[in-house]
Amino acid sequence: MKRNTWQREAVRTALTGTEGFVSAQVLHSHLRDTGSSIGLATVYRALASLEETGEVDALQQDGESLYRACTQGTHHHHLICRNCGTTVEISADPVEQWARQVAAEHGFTQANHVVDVFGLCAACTALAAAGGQVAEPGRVT
Amino acid sequence: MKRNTWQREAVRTALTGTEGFVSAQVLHSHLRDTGSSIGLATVYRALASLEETGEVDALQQDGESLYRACTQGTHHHHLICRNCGTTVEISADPVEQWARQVAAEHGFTQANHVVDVFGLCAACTALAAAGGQVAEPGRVT
DNA sequence: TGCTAAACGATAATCATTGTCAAAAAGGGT
DNA sequence: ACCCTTTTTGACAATGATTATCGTTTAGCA
Ligand SMILES: [Zn+2]
Ligand SMILES: [Zn+2]
Ligand SMILES: [Zn+2]
Ligand SMILES: [Zn+2]
Repeated sequence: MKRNTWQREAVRTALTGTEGFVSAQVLHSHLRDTGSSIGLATVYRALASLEETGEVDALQQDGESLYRACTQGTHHHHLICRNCGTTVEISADPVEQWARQVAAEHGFTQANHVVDVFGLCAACTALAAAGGQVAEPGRVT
Repeated sequence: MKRNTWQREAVRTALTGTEGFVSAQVLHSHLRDTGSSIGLATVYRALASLEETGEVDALQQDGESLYRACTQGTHHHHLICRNCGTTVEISADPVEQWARQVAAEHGFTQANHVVDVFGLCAACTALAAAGGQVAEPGRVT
């Protein structure tokens, strides 16, 4: 059976206390900085496990996995500031339907989808307008 | 200025002759198998360059970048068989609008989006039904 | 045909992630 | 509380994709 360790709980808590998406490495650093002695491999394992149970959401950016403890228990997507990481959870029923339909139309089954919107949040937009340095837009896929 | 080398052309050609998305490594193998002496680093460079110019599309799966020479010159998305790689290019105006609106509603600017649909194509669905082994559905993001 | 900056290619380096395995500890039963 | 079995941990090695290096090659041009 699955056991409850303080390590798993520490990861859960650390993630809940983080606004945006974070990498395993960064989360591990935060944990260490706050005095935890948790190992890096354990953070990876905990995140993978929490993702499986659906407790946390994951996405890939620049070839690395980022995790976030979302408040919505149901399926949803994300609007993410590519500069500061601020994340908004968004429902997208029209997109859900569209995805289902497009797959069906072409005879595809067991369809799932990856849908994320990246941009500059209001704050970072203002910052950029004031001459601040912000991340470049990535490629649209 | 940007130069035209047979290496870049070889990558372009190899990619055009490939139906689905392929990794740099796999493309390099194909090229070598067909007698080319092109180097791996060069394949990576050519793909990155071709992606910049918009000649090829890229997406990330399982932490690796996959590339494809798409026929549509305009912005579009993909329906991809997670088992055999068969890819269908799809226009998604409703999704484009939705993405724009959702970003605007939350004060986000310079928005772009990642939208991909994965599934099992008709052929692979039949194969699976016949007891064949196919890839598992990944996590939905 | 020469020049020069861009492109190559072999290989070393990087970096996130996973595998290994002995030691630690959670859970359940006594 | 104690013991036993099995899971989980953590330090570290290994992997695998991608990038950096750097001396050599070559495209584009006068
Ligand atoms: Zn921001
Ligand atoms: Zn969805
Ligand atoms: Zn298929
Ligand atoms: Zn689009």
